[in-house]
Amino acid sequence: MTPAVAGGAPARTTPPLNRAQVLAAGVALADREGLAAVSMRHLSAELGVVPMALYKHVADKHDLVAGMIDLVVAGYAVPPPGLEWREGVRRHVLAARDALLEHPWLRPAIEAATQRTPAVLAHMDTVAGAFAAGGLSYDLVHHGMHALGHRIWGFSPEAFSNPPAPGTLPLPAPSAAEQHAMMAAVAQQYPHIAAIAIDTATRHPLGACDDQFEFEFTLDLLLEAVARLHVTGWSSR
Amino acid sequence: MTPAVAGGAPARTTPPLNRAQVLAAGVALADREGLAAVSMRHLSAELGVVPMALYKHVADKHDLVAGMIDLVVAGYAVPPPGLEWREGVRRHVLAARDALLEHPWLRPAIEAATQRTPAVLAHMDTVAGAFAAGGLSYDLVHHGMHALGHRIWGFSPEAFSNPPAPGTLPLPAPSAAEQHAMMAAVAQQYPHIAAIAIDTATRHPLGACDDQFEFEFTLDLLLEAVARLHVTGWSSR
DNA sequence: ACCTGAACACCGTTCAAGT
DNA sequence: ACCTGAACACCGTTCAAGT
Repeated sequence: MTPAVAGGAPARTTPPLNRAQVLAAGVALADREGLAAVSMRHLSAELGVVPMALYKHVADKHDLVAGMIDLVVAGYAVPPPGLEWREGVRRHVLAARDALLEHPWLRPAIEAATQRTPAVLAHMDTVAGAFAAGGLSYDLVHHGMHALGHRIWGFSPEAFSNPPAPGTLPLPAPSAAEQHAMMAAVAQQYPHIAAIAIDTATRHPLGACDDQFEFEFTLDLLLEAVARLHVTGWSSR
Repeated sequence: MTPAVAGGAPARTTPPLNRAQVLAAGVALADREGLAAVSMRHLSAELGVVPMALYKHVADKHDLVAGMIDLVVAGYAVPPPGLEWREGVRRHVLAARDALLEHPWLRPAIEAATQRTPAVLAHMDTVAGAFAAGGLSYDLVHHGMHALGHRIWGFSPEAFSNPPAPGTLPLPAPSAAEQHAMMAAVAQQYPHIAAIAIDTATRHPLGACDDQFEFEFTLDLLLEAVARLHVTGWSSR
């Protein structure tokens, strides 16, 4: 076995790793052998390096998977601007679906993740913007996103209220000043998410997003739509 | 530390374990500490037994989790008979949701499982029956179930076509005789699933359930329903 | 700055043995 | 029939050390 560099570099035979390489290798490995095969040890072997070397580029296993998710989600295809709102939303959702079909591990990975990553939030904001482009109220945008639900992945409405798994320590509540700074930063980066949050807070001053309401809203929307097809004698093909 | 039995049973201090006890302990442990805490070693310690003892009652880890899923799904509340079909479906879905809220590990467990278990199939059949009670065509029942999608858990339409994870060996295709026997057994136990399968096979002789069609069917159903709310000036609260 | 080696506390599962 | 003990091939992550 000769080192990868042919010329004769003296001490360091291979260039040092970086985060992007580690994440890309993780994505490639997951594509090839599934998410379960992405262990620190297996991935490091793939990169010709000892397991602990990865910890220079990745905080821990969760950070590795979060980075892999973001790498893919940031690459979602973006439809051309100026589409009618329904077509715009449609294209965004189908673009996300394309990525999910290409990377079957992505959906379980996003579902298992406890924190939403920046690219995931950005996609959420983009889809909310596509709704808002049609002049829908942010109230309806909010519920519309909940209705699409897991169809938009990366973005999933559960981002708003994800019950922590048992055995997880609750994060310390941010102070008022921290909350203010956070809101300002979110409003800057994710204007549509901020608009929904403000609209929701105005409507329901107690703050909480009522999951039960969202669930029944979508359920009834779907049942009514199916019933409508039933009475019109709809048939596939 | 004295044995649990007080009276003075001579050799065997505790009654032998059985499958139901193991599964119930697994459910209790998952409820208390999350699915990740349910390891063969941890669960066996909980039962005061060596890890290998569990393998007398459970084939392996997958069988343990499948048994835990079935235990909960078989306990879904059943709405009273004779309801209008939409209300019937609604109650079944909300009963499943109640169980999911009570056992937060259930959804990830069902999602991660590769095989549908008997109780999950039975629930599916029950919901299909609730649709069919309204006189809907099995074509529409099929698409309606796909539209409800993950809202009915245990039951999820992906049961029809679950892409195997990479690295999983494909099961050998059943012979024609085996297929015939399987269909007969299914038709016996799950009449509504069988009716949908027959209807689908009649419509699409090539057999496959077109996931892309299902996805877009639901997507468009939802977008149209939201658009309808938009034009009527719908507002929450 | 980046990588290594040995170690720790975990996994699921096998096999042969005990009672 | 049911449970045990030792072993194997894995995990993620720590710490102190190398270059």
